[in-house]
Amino acid sequence: MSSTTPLAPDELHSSTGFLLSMLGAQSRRRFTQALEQLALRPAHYGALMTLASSGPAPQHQLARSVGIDPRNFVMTLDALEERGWVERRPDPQDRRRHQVELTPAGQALLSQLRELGSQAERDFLAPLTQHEQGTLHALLFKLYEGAAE
Amino acid sequence: MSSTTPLAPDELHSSTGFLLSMLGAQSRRRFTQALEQLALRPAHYGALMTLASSGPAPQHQLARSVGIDPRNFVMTLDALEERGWVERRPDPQDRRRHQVELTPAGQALLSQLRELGSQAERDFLAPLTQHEQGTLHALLFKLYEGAAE
DNA sequence: TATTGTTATACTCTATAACTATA
DNA sequence: TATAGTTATAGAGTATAACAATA
Repeated sequence: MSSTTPLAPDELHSSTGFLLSMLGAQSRRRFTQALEQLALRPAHYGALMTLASSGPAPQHQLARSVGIDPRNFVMTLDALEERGWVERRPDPQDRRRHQVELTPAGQALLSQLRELGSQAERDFLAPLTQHEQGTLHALLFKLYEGAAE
Repeated sequence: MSSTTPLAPDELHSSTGFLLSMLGAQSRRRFTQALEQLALRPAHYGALMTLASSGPAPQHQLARSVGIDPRNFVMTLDALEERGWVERRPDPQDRRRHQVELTPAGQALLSQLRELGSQAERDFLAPLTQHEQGTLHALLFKLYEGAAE
């Protein structure tokens, strides 16, 4: 057996959890590389895209939707605010809260982000047919919603 | 809209790459917790299970199969060797190589590992039917094999 | 008393660079 | 010149603890 023999499916690779963990990391790595051209990280992308969908929102809600601990989300928002893409505004209803919203510059960035994200996703999912991609997304979404964490 | 409204499927959550990344991290976290009772980390588990499937193998091949950089795999193997579960033996054919193999103590550990792994996986995949779990695994496996990295 | 946002800190995983010994 | 293994180190992501302001 030569050293370049492809690894046969073994016990580890028959684990769905292992495959999820590997592919999740790989997907994230690829996406991180694609975002480098805009000097952004996945957390930045997530915050901007969530704001685009949900409109202005308090920090903790944004953080939850992006899947980041609110404590680790502070510096992410700092960076976006420094670059003029989001603004934190005091919430008159609850003065503890900061309503975060996209600036016009942030809005203008969205189309680039969408193009970049969808291209990275197309590349990554290329080994699957269109139909398989749809099935995969539906299953992952069901799992994501059903997982209590 | 109250603040406890579940997040509607938005642009970010309609991305398969995002879901993969989130679920991969979540799967890994859950599995890490389950392994704590044996004072093991996922990398240790991966190495032992791969050895169980493949038999003795050089370090770099093991590392690749587990999905870990060979440089970061050294300390993982050190820990397993210290605890008496694997042995590094010089390869007479190529004296640069170390053949890694399970010790009898390592063999004896396998059934516990399998039970722990399959239970964690059952819990994590519980939101899906058996049939859906099978479909998901097949799609992930195809993607895993097809991804060039 | 609980929640929102913040800072500081530590730990794990991953990545980069440089080295040795062998091939 | 390339490969197998090793060591040291730095970075990003994530987690814990403690705090101020407000509810």
